[in-house]
Amino acid sequence: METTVGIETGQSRPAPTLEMVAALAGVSRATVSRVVNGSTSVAPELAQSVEQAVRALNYVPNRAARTLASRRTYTITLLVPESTSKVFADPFFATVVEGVAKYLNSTEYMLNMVTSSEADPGKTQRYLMGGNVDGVLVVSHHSGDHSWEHLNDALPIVFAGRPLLNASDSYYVEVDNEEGALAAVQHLITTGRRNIATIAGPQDMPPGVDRLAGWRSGLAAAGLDDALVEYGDFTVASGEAAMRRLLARGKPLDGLFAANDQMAAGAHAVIQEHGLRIPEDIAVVGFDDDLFATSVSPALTTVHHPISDLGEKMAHMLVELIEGRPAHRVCRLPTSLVVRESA
Amino acid sequence: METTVGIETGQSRPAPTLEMVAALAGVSRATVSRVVNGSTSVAPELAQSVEQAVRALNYVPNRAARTLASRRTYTITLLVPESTSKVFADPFFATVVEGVAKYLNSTEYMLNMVTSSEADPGKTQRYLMGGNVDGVLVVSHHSGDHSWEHLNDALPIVFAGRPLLNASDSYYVEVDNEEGALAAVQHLITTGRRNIATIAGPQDMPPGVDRLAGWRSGLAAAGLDDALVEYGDFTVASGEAAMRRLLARGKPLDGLFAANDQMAAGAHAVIQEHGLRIPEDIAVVGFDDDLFATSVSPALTTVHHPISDLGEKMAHMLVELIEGRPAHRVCRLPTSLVVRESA
DNA sequence: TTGTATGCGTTATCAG
DNA sequence: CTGATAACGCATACAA
Repeated sequence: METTVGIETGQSRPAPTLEMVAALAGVSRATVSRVVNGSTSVAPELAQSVEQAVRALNYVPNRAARTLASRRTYTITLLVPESTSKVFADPFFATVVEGVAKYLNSTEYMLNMVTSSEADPGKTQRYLMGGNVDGVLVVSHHSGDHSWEHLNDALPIVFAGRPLLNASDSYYVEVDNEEGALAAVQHLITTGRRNIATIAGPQDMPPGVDRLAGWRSGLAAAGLDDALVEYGDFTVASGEAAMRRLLARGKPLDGLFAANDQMAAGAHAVIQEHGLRIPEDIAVVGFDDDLFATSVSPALTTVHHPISDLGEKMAHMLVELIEGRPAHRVCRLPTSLVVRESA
Repeated sequence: METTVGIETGQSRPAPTLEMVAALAGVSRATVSRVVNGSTSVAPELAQSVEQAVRALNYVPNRAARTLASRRTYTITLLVPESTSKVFADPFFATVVEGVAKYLNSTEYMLNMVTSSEADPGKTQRYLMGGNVDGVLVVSHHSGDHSWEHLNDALPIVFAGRPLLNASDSYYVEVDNEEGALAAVQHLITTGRRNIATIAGPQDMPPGVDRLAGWRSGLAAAGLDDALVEYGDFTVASGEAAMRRLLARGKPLDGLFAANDQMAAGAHAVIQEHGLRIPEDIAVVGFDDDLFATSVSPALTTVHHPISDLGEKMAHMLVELIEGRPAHRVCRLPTSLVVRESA
């Protein structure tokens, strides 16, 4: 764009076509197509002149034509359950999108989001099955949405987190919840805690059960008791309630692992409200490393959940699938413990 | 989708085409195309049978083919200056996107975002000029990005907020900053304030100058003095600094209008730090009604900035432009005063 | 390795 | 008002 475009016609000239490039380079359209698509079987000299012509004309392939001819759309859709407004309000979604976009930027694929709760329920169905998309990313964590179910084998799908149904034959990427929880417990043990409780998540959600399992295995490895379990639903309020129940048991308690930061925040408040100090009296470790971790005082020691990486990995897997390359069915992302003041 | 898809071939059958619908309905492809696109000139009976066939086959037009034939992409892009990650972190962008998506859901258009700061600078250029898009929405508020400049008249463009350059021949939608500021000042006056200061925004940004103008006109209408002006750059820190300068003048001051909530929050802190009460000693009104408005105590009385509406309106205008319908060059959205505790 | 010819699913032009 | 038919820009068997 080193030349000014001026005011000329007011109508820009039509975009250069493959044919124009072919003419300029003195080859056939097929050859241009080959070099543009990186086919190896083309003479270096011809390739050169084609590339020159491409630059000279500032040629860029017409997406629609390419799609129509190749039956590939080069677009993948991110299927989310909530309404568009809620998606952007939810930092988890936003961060997943960020990761997806980051990876896709290095490819030819475009991303488009469709929220399945939109007006016409069948519309999403038809759109996805209508050959408008090469693959789909599903981020329907905790939601009754199953618009992807009928996709069956029509399209490659990658899930964010282990899906509740058909986990055994689905492609998905998840954080290593169990390992993360284990690390949290080990930290607690290492720092001298012996009576370690947990506020677990819902047991009908993979993260809920896996994090509880991690807590259990950590305790078992150290020969400690695993009786101090209360359940919450990942909300602050449920964390408060669970903490009250834990305290009400009247058993010794000097360490707490909450299955997510929101519940940890709730527990935080209750602990302090009871005149107990954190971490002196009760050390607490959360999970996720989200906004709640740093908004409480003392700041939460917690297990970092690499959400952006998760998005990146999902996109990567999906593209591999689309392009017919083999891909591992499940990708488990490592976590890391972030030590702050609470433990 | 009332029938189970089963395990059959593993490969779903090809999407139904216009031709198949035509065959089933016993008409020509052209006719099908007409009813699908809502052309009036088609016999009601034929239209009916076509519609039946469409439903029966669950037909959905192939986007690529339609685009190729009609030279229209049904895609609009949202051009943002920041990196993808920052976009999602910024509530303003997120909310604009929400509004845009909301409107677009009622149309056939798809939205795709391109962040101009991506890798190849010319890539965005080529993409936009390459006939891949019907129009663009620019949300480059306060940023040195001008990747849209070379778009010239190639594509319809709608800006978020009055653009600094070429404001006289650009299409844009903005909130009525002056009116909002005026309402803020009037509220202050109505509640008995007489010595009303302002912390204005940067004077090289439209919202900065318009909000200052609104404050001035409110004061003028009431015959009050407009000498108490200090400037900030819309950050909390600048609000604090400006408030200190205001207080240091030693003049009577019982009311403050800050050009945005962040600066108001900064002023808040300084006022209280000086042992002054809000609103008893100094009543303060902000602008934007964002997170900062409710995160300070006492909560901020402020001018609501309808960001989602702004996104909606932008999308609406752009679609009108694309479809060749006349559109007003500028759309000014009304604001509303949200009265909380600070004034 | 290169070119030729055909088809992708729609829209649009033009007769009828 | 309706139906042939020619683009639309590219990929890809197939032939050379």
